[in-house]
Amino acid sequence: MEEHRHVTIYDIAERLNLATSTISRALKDHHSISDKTIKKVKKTAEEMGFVPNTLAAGLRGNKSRTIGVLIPTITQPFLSSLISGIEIAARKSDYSVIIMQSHDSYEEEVKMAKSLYSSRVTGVICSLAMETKDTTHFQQFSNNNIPLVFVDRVPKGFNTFRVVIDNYTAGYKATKHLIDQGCTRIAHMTAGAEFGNLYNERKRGYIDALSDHGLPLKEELIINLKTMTYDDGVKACNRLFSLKTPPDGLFAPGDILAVSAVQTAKKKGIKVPQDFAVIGFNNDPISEIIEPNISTVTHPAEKMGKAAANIVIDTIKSHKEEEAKEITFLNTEVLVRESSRKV
Amino acid sequence: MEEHRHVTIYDIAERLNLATSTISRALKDHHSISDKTIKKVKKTAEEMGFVPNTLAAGLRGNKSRTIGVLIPTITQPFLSSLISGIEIAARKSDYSVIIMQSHDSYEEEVKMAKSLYSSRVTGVICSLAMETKDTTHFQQFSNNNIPLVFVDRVPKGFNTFRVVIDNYTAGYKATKHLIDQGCTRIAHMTAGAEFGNLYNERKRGYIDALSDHGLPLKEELIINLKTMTYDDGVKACNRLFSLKTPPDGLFAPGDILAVSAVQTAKKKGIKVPQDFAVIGFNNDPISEIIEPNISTVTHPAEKMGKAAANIVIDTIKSHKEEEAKEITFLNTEVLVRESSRKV
DNA sequence: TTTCTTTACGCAATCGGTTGTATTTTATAA
DNA sequence: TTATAAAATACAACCGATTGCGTAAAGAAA
Repeated sequence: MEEHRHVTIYDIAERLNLATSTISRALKDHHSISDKTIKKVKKTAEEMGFVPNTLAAGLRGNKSRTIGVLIPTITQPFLSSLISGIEIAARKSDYSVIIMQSHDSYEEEVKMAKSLYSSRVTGVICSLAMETKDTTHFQQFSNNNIPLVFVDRVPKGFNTFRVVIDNYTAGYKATKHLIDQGCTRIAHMTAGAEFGNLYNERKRGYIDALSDHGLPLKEELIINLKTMTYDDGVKACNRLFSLKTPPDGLFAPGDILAVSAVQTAKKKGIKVPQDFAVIGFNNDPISEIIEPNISTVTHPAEKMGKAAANIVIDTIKSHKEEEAKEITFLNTEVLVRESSRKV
Repeated sequence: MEEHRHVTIYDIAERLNLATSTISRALKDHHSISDKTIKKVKKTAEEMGFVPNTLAAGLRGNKSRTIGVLIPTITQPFLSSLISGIEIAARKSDYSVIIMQSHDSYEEEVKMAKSLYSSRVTGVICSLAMETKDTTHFQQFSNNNIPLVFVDRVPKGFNTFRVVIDNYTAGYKATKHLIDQGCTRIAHMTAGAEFGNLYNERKRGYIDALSDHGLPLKEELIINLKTMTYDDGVKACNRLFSLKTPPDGLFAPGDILAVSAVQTAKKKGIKVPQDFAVIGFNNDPISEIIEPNISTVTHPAEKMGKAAANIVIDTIKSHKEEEAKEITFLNTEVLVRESSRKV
C-alpha cells in the first residue's frame, strides 16, 4: 500500500494556478470569489479527493467544532439517550462529539476536564460524578469563554448553564399519584446529599406531598442509599417489608430500584399494586417491559441532550460573552402503569 | 469576564528565556535537556497554567490521538457497552473518542466517515449500518494507513481488522442447548442477509445443530425479520403459535425478541419453559431481570470494544503498514436461566 | 593551551487552513 | 482616453507544538 499524502488546498492551488487563499474562500462560497472560480475550485477539489483538515482550521481559529461530553458512564439508559440527543443536535450543526466517562470518580473527572480543554473543545456538556464536590476544575472553561452546560447532575453555586428537570415537582407529582391511589404509608429511597440537589429535591417533593395531604412523615420509610443498583433495591425493600407496619407504596427515584421492589414484593407474596404500589423514575425501557409494568416519571434524556448541545452551539454563534447563564427546565410526566394503578 | 488567552509554550519560553524547542522537549523529558531545566520548565508550566494544545500537536504530526467510532446507535445496550470498552481502553493510552451514530443509514454513514477522515482521526472503529452494502467509503482510511477495525457487523470482502464473536458456533450452542432440554420443534428468528454474515451465521449454526441431532428443518419455524424490536417479536410469536403444530422452543438472536416471546407465550397461557423454552442473545441487562429470567448467549461487548481500541493503538505504535489484518474472535457462553431450563 | 567530545540549547521550517491587507484586473463614469 | 470605483485574486502572517540540524558551552583528553 502506497503512502498517499492527504490532498491539501496547496495542491489545488498549484493545479489551478491560484492562491491558497482563493481556494479556501472559494470552498466556502466567499462573496469575493467569482462564481466561475468557485465552480472550478469545487470541481477540482472533488476530483482530487480533497478533504479539509479540521485540525488545521481548528488551530488557526482556535476552535475545533467539537463538543466535549463528560459523564459518569454511558451504559445507563438515561445517559446513553442523553448522548444520543447531543450527538444528533451536534451533527445537525456539523459539530463532533467527544465522549469521556468519569465512572463517578472525581479524580478522573478532573483529568478529563483537562484533556477536553487540551483538545480545545468548543463547548462542554457535563453530568457530574457522584464523588464530585468541588468544581474548580471547570473554571478553566468559564475563564476561557468555552460554553459549559451541566445536565441533570448539576453543581450548585457555579454560574453556568444548566439543563435539568424540576426534580422537586417530579417528586411531588409521583408521590401525590400514590396518595391518590390510596397509599398512606409511602416509602422513599434516596441518595446522599453529596452532589447537591437532584435526589434531595425529589425527596423534598415527596415530603411536601405527604404533608400537603395530611400524611405523617415516617423516617423509617425513607431509605438512604449509597449506590442505586438492583441489589441495593432488594436490600432496601427487605428492610421495609420487615417493619412492624410495612409501607403500602414506594416512590423510587430510579426504575431499576422500582423493578427490584416489585420483584421483591412478588417473591414475598405481597401483591403489587394492591398491597404495595410502586412508582419509579426515568422511564427506562425496562419499566415498560417488566410485568407488571412500572409506573414511572419520564426523564426526557434525548431532549435534554439536544437542549444542552443547542445551548453550546447558540452561545458560540451569538458571540455574547456575558450572557445570562440560565437554567433550562424540561417537563416531566407521570406515566401511570400497572405497578401503581389501584383505582 | 476577561478574555484570557491560552498559555502557550511561547509564553513559557519568554518567561524563562529559553527557546520553544527547549520547552517542548523539556515537557516530555527529552534526554537532551538537563534535569535542572526540565524541572524549571515543568514548574513554570504548572504555575502559568499551561495546557498543551492538541490541535497544534496533531496538525504538526498529522495525527490527533483520536479514535473515531461509527455505529448505528448508542442507545442499544450492546453498543453502549462496546463504546464504554473503547473509551476505557483509549483513555488508558491517552486517546480521545469521537462518537457518531449512523442510525443505520447508509447515507449518514458515508457522510460521517468523511467527517472522521476530516478530523484526521488516528483510527476508526465501526459497526456497519443495516443499510450498508457498499463499503467503498471506508477505503479512504485504508488508503491513508488509518487503522480501521470493524466490530460485530462486519463487511465481507474488505481486507481490514475485524473483532467478532463466532456467530456460527454461538448459534449452534444455543440451539443445541434447547435440543438438550428436549425441544424438537425449535423456532428461529433471523434478519435479512443484507449486511452479510452475522445473523446468517447464527442461523447456519441453528440449522447444523438441528441436523446433527436428527431434527428436521422446518421452514415454517424460521421467521425473517426486517427489524428486531419488541413488537416485531410479538408479531412473529403470534405467527408461530398459530401454526398447526407450534414450536416447543425458540432461539432468538436478541434478548428483546426473547423477552417478547416469553411474555407473548405467558399471555397465551403457554408455559415457559415447560411448553416453550426460549434462549436469547446478548445478555442484555433485562434478560437477567425479567421473570422468568432469560437464558442467553453472552456477547462480550465491552471486551470487544477494548480489543478493537487496542488493535487501533497497537497498529499505530507498531508502524507496520503491511500488517496482516486479522480477525479477532472473542468467546461467547451459553447462560442457562429459567426460560429454558427444563431438566 | 589546544583539540575533541559531550551536553545543552537555539534556529527555523513545518503541518494546512484562515484572514487582514495589498495588488491587479475589470467595469463604469467622466 | 483617463480617472475612479468595484471586483477578483494574491501575499504573507498566523495558530502552537514539533523536530532536524546547527551551534555554543562545558568538560575531558592531549
